[in-house]
Amino acid sequence: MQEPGFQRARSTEAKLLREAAILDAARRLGAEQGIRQVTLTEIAEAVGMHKSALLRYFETREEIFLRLTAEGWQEWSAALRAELGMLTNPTPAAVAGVFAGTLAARGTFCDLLAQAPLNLERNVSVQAVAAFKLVTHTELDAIVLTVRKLLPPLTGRDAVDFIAAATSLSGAFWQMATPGPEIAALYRSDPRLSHAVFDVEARVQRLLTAFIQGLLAEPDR
Amino acid sequence: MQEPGFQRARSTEAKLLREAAILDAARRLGAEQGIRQVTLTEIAEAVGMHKSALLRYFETREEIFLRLTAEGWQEWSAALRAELGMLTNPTPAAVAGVFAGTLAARGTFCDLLAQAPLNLERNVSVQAVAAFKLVTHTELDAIVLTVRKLLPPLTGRDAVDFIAAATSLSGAFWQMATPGPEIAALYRSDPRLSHAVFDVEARVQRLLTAFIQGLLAEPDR
DNA sequence: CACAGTAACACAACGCAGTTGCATTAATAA
DNA sequence: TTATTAATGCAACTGCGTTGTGTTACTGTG
Repeated sequence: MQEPGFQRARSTEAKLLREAAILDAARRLGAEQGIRQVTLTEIAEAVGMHKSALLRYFETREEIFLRLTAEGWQEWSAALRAELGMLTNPTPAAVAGVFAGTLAARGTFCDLLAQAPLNLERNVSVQAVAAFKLVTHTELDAIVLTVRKLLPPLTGRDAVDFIAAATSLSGAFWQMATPGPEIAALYRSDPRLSHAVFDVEARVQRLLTAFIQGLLAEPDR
Repeated sequence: MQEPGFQRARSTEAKLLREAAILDAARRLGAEQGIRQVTLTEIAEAVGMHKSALLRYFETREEIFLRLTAEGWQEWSAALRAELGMLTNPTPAAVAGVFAGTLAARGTFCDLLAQAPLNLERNVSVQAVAAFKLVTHTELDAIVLTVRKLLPPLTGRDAVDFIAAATSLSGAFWQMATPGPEIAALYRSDPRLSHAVFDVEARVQRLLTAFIQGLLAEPDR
């Protein structure tokens, strides 16, 4: 079952590399078929080792996805803040557009976002969840800072709520807008279900724009 | 394994009653431990029959949850429209409050909402999904009508987006705000994670209020 | 009041997940 | 070359959803 060129990971660096390879394989498979459909056996096959060996790198299957989500937050946060920094005219619509655009471009991350609280944080040690939460809260704080610099009237609470809305809506809408082939055919066949297919990015941007404008127009400000 | 007073369901009405009993048991168990944790064996035990017998009433485990979600939409829609109808002064904040309040009072429905697109619509026949979609879209249309009567400036698209935001955010936030006991203890122990616990209803209401106000303030109106 | 037919049900087995204990064996260092 | 050790493979276990296949409770006919 092992490839000819396969080598055991003995040094610390080699183990980190193998860990990364496992995460990469899981991410790739998740992008193809949806995260929840990915099984340990598939990941093992892709990496070229037995599934039981994966559990020497991750305490459980869910921890793999949790780690993937944490990496997703870091990667998205960096790209988001970079794009926000390049805005010459940070209108509410522009800021909302960057959020919607960067999230829509990261389907697997949206998939993970939608699954994280209920599915991935179970069957994992408290330490693993703590490490995960720390990563996400660190990135959250960094994003809050960037947003408040662009739109100074917003409070910290405003920004936190805005980011929570962006991630939650993108996750939920991505789920709705990405049906399997059979369900997609159903949508196409029944005109009453026509508005079940929609452009996630445009819709999230519209919602978030309205949300920022509503916050800015609040009476207690 | 069968209770002494157990009777077989022969007539159509008796079968409908049994079906309802299965759904009730699933809903009750789901409220206790979260929907995804409920197993066929547990439901069977609660109803007093073998798990294989359940699959004569529902084609698969997921269909049970899908039916539960459809019932949830109907029940919530009715209660929501009733409460909206009693509003004497339908301000954005008041309308948003009714949405947030009625959803927050229905934890299991929020749970189901968060799971529906990705988890429950798989492993189910296309017919079952079609029936489900038809129910939800019917209720959606009814709610759109009610909302537009209260806030006439809103377009149909506005109302659809608003309802989608309300259900998505309630589902996602409910997930975040309802951790298991161990994770809850983690939140309490680490001050950096303090804002992981929050009041779903208040936060959703605030978001939705801002969203309506933003829509009403849109320039193209 | 039997009694035969029907179908609602239980039982057991199957397949396939994730997980775990133990045997192998590849890499290292003496 | 060889002893050590730990990364990996193997096979068994558990528990899920699911599926045939009997069994038995009902029903309505003689």
